[in-house]
Amino acid sequence: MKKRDIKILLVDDEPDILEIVGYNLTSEGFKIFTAENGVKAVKIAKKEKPHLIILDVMMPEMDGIEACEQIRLIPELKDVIITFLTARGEDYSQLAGFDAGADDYITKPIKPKVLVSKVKALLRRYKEDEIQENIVTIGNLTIDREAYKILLGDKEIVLPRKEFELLSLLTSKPEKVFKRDEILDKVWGNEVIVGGRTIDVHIRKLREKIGDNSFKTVKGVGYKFVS
Amino acid sequence: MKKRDIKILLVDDEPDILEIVGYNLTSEGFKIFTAENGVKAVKIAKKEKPHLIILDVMMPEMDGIEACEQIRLIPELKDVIITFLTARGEDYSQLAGFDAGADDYITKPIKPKVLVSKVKALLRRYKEDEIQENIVTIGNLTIDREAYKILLGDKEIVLPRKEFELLSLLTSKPEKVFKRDEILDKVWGNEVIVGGRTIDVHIRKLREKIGDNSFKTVKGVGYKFVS
DNA sequence: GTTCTAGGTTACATAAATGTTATTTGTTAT
DNA sequence: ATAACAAATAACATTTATGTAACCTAGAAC
Repeated sequence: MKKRDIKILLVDDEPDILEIVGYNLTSEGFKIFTAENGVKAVKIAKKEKPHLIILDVMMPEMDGIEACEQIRLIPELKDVIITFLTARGEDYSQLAGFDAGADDYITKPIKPKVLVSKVKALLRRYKEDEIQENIVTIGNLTIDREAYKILLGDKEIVLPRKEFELLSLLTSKPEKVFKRDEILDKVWGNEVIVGGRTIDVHIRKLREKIGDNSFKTVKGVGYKFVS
Repeated sequence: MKKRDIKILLVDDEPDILEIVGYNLTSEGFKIFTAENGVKAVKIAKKEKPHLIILDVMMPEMDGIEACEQIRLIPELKDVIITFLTARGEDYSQLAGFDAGADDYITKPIKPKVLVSKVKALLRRYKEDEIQENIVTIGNLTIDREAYKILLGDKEIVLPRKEFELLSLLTSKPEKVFKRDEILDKVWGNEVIVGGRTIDVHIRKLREKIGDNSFKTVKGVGYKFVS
């Protein structure tokens, strides 16, 4: 999953916090939603189904703990990661929070860098829970996404990152034609604008290394991998 | 470890609880065993060696606390995670329970979502602990995590803490590429922000001491250990 | 056939990532 | 307080990946 597809719901009654945290996470490429209180948070969570919710404990209307409990009751959101924002030393809330189904805590005052790396760590854990096929074999080609290694027959091939990702994408669904747009989106990410010949050049390099006939051009559309 | 390989033993004298909790955990993909009393629980635990045991405190025949004590006496089960089911507010049992060797509590009435996420959290801890195989050997390299000692061939090498932890992480899954983020998170902890060259420098020192070709750089991704 | 278009190819410039060393700062034991 | 070691950083070197320009080719459309 691409970063920009990851939705984070940020809930705090202080606009300052929303802004600064929101800014930091947005510039990391995450999609951010905000709410000023628990009631709105539950509403937005239900609608947007975020992957991660950052909840301030102390809020008017409905506090973070109650919001957390309500969110956990929504079936589609039972797997969402919820982390609280809490003032350092509020021990009471930690206990109550874990009962309510929180996964982690972030203590105020917030240091943006710490926050960002914590968010990343939480999302990594989430990713690990997804069952991912880490090793794929097609014909005599084996792709080990975890070791970033390619085996062609019994020969190991080392590919630079973009080439690896491109190959990885194409082989994720052999025979499927990937449109140029789709390739750009998944390998480069939409925000990155690259020239019109970039994909071709990378395909070329893969053809050199893996074999010419594994990559078929579908003119006017895109490329596909065939075994 | 795959989810469906994780065994959970559920012990309660109320069939309703067994059913509802069992249903929720099964649909999460866990393998569930049930018992209606402490005696049977000990028997099944001995036989199946579950990873997690959820024990009702109040039961006929043998109560949860006694069952817990007995289970802790079985050598193969000394590391199993045990969590009690207890009515909210039964303070007495909490104390007695921790004495008996419980890891956590779940309070009745049970909210399925809370239970499931708590179970996941407990198993996550378990998973993390499981990585701690205390003595690992890869090729001619032996790592004793408990003694913080390394043997390269028959020569003992003493490594400073960070270097040791980094080596320890990389060797915990040879061939796997550890991303920089992941390394920072696991070796430094995500609260600590260190400069961009820190990892490299430590890798460098390891290369000096352990051997250059054991540590492979995967540009744009991270590092991996190969034997 | 000519033109047009999408894609192929190559060599090269540049940006990004990593490597390296010296130096500073922090920690611990004596 | 000092020595001895550990850890982090800064500054710079080196390596590699990546994107681009410029040109080429094949085939479709006219």
